[in-house]
Amino acid sequence: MSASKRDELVRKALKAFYRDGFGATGMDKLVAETGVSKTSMYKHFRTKDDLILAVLRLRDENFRNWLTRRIEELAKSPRKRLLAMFDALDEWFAEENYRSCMFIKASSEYQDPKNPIHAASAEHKRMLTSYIEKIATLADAKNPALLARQLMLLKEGAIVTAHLQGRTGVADDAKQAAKILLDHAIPTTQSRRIT
Amino acid sequence: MSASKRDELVRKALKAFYRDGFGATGMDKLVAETGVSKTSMYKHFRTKDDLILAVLRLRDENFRNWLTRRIEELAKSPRKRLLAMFDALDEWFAEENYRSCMFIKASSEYQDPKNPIHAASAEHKRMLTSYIEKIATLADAKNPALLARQLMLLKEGAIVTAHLQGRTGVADDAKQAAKILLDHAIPTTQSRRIT
DNA sequence: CATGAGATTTACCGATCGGTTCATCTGCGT
DNA sequence: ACGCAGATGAACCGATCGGTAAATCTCATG
Repeated sequence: MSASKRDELVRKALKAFYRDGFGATGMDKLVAETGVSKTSMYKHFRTKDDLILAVLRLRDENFRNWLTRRIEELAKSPRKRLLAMFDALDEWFAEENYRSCMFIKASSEYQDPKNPIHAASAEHKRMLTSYIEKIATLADAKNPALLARQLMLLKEGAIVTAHLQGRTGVADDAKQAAKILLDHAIPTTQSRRIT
Repeated sequence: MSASKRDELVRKALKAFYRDGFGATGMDKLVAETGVSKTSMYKHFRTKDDLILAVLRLRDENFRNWLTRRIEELAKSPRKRLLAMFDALDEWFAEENYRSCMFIKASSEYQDPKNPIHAASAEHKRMLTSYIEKIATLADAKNPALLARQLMLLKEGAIVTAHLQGRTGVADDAKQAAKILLDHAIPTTQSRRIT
């Protein structure tokens, strides 16, 4: 019970933090929103930062599970999967309450790289990059690590642009760019030849 | 005097906000850091948000001036200038106190698109994109608007990644990707032919 | 039913938040 | 020297911040 209660608190805190930001969401608001008392909250989490770290762990798990699942549903070949990432992003951006990436926002509010919250955010990005690199390797990219980093640049750029400009089609801009990068990074199999 | 005093306040506030973030920098800290009294501060700026907007206006001016100047110093042809943007970014990322993009951070803390702070940040990005599009047009890109948006995606991605991962070489990853995009978007003149 | 351990509630802590009130100080025209 | 306006300083406002102490409730076991 205690564990699942904790999980429920983390889930609700995730919602609130994602919606309103970390600094702007006080413990009192969290307590009011979860129904639990402040003392109970502080029995589960020693400090607010501890709660935030737990939230980021859940977000990391949720997001990476979702993205990998969606990528693998949308396409089968490694090459197509690299592109499918941007279709998945497009679905995410279209969500009613899309509010950018929780880890980018966390690193904006906790800027010191030594801060555990910042470090956890960096680790999330590292794990995602490593996943993309694995696919890039399967796709026979000449330099899978470089390709993965570049696709990630497009992804991060699309994430902040979709939030800042609100414009639709951001993911598609990124996807078209990714296609061009792929054609160059992968000794082409069936990909259309240039000019 | 009054105007330059105001400017000095904005300059010092910019430093503090960039270093510590908007929410984490209270008016008391600002007052202590600028030496001015709280009453004077609130005579120049009706609210904290007004001060932040003034800071963002200054930042927009400073940053766009710096970037365009640096781009035009580093390269002469439009095509090379599009690439030179990433060399300029590299210089920025290497600065000791580099802490990501002020506008991305502002939009992280003020998420509502209707919020003037968020809107001002979006406007900054729009103006930068328009500047890049102008160069892309001069470079005879087939679709200058699309190319500009894609280069901006690489730029935004590089900005957040440089802050989050701290890794060096981020700007170069982006530049290499940009080169490939350029080769595709511009009916090649002297650019190396593919394979 | 008594009791003791754990969880929960209530009330509170000092610090800081954005912002204001009002008394004092400064400098300038007369 | 005087009076006055505008700038300044300090003290203060209620609200909220993250976090805690102590009283109260819950409930399984003897």
